Amino acid sequence: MNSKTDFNQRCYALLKLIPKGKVTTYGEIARALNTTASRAVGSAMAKNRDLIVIPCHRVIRSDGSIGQYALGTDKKASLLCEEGVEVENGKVKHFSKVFHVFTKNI
DNA sequence: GGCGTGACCCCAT
DNA sequence: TATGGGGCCACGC
Repeated sequence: MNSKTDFNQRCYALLKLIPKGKVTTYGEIARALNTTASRAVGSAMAKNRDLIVIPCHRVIRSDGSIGQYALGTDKKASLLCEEGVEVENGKVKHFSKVFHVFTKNI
């Protein structure tokens, strides 16, 4: 049941599983999807027509950097801060602590 | 049906 | 420790 845009839907589904105050990385999502296409995940978010429905702002880079955001990195940082994630100089503090791991593989 | 792009990641220097 | 280069997959035209 691999729909053409099913890949994006899976990414969104995983994002929905992220609890408030937690974040994840593109690579982790890609691995959860059983693929190494971390870039594809970013591309999926970049197009994000479901930005309103999906909390894409909870997705950051594996380095702890916030990375990019359709509405701007500053906006993303503000959102994360509101979520309870400490952000400093465009990077997440205690990244390992707020990092959400997908135990369920798709 | 094929090419280029991208919100990245990993390795080497 | 920081910076640079290459490679990965999926999507859009």
